[in-house]
Amino acid sequence: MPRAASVSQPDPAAAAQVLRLRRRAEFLRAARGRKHAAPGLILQAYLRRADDPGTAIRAGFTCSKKVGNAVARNRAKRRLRAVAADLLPTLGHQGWDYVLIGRRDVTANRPYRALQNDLRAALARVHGRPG
RNA sequence: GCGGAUGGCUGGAUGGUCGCGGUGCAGCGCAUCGAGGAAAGUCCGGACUCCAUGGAGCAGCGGCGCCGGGUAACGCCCGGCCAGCGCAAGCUGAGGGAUAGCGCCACAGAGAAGAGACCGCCCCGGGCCACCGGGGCAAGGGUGAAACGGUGGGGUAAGAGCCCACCGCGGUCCGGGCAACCGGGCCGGCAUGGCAAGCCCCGCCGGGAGCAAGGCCAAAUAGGGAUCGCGCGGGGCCUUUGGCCCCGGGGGCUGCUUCACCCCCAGCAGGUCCGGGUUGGCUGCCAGAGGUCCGCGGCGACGCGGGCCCAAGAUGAAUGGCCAUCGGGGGCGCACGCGCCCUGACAGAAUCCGGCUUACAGGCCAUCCGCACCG
RNA sequence: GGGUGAUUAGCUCAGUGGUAGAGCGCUUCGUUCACAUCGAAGAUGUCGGGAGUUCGACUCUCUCAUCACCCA
Repeated sequence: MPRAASVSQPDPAAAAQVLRLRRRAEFLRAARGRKHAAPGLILQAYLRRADDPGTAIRAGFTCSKKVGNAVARNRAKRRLRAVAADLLPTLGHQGWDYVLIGRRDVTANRPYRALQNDLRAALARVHGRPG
């Protein structure tokens, strides 16, 4: 499966910029939205309303201390950032906030392709479309 | 060759591609830099900042503790001493004072600190001789973690530093050493149990809080309430409101006292608390007790001089994702000068240094010791 | 990042060098037709882990771990 397939498909305008969630309140709001737990990660998604206009896709990454020590938590968050940077510009919906949560041992060790598929499936599940 | 001891280093490499953070260039973009030996625990020591500043003394509290040296400093390091362990190389030690004082030493045991006689030993007297009474003794047994010097000999009724030799202990003198301490002589005749990570004594050190310290800017709100402390005289100058200066007094000066200096004294300022708002940006924030090489001094820690190098500054927090090759380790097959698969230690900067402690797969280097073999 | 405190029975806590305790809970028996109450008896511990000091450590010292709280 050549990686070029995912890059050529959308037009550049649709590939919106992905901003970063920075505030605790934004994380808490996303936690009240739609959720799906995939083997390699947990996805939370929330559609911003008129209170916060804008069409940007935003994403945040987090790991609890259950994931492990600082090395394990940072490694999980880096892999989540990598997979989100790969897929969210094309598969994410404008105006939505996403929070990706790392899972103990799995997020750091799962093959990258499987992790990509986990995010694809989770996005499809959250947006109500069949995988 | 086998086994062991000590000290030090390293702890994947290269390339491609897509990305992230900082810096520079006016800009597309390009260039360049981007985790550790422990970045960790926060156990010590500092730098720095605030408590207004700098000293002196006292008290309390805390820490340290063989001796000498190193250092900005230390509870760290180096060298030495003593004690214990080891055949040895070496390792370990909070290692001042127990005749300054107080306290504690459970149980057991006769007795646990100027003590004491349970089993006993010896002498005298008596006797219905399985014993009783009086006296002497502390060597032996027993208890205990520890029993009031140890071993041997003399001595004695039995014994005892009662006497003697050696050892220990204490005092003193001499020699060596900067010192801790070591060696030797003489005297004492035992008067000296352990615990100071119990109180304490002696010596030395230490004010408190910490970069979420602290400073600046912007935005926003009702610029609010409570409380603490001070609650002044005289004189002079300037053009009045008012301001400034001098003398005296009072207050602040973060345990107390005190000295110097500074500030304040009727204003709207200061300290604390409550309520409300903001949960933004800049700075502190990276060239330093820095690293490395050479020379000199020193046993060494380290110091001095010279040359060269510049090495992350993030803030929901960058340093990554994927792929290939090489190399290390493990497993399997084996056509064993081959192939396949798996794995990658402990762990991620948050103001910065010097230490300590703890975690750590594998690899490398140097020095030394013991045993065996060869010459 | 920095600073404090705690860890003892299933739970909440005492215990400041000398055989580890209280209350609640638990088990069994009694009382009752039965349950609760009440009464009687009983079980329960690597004192968070590891070193050191001491004859002897829950206690004193060091070290590691875990948990909780505070800050602009």
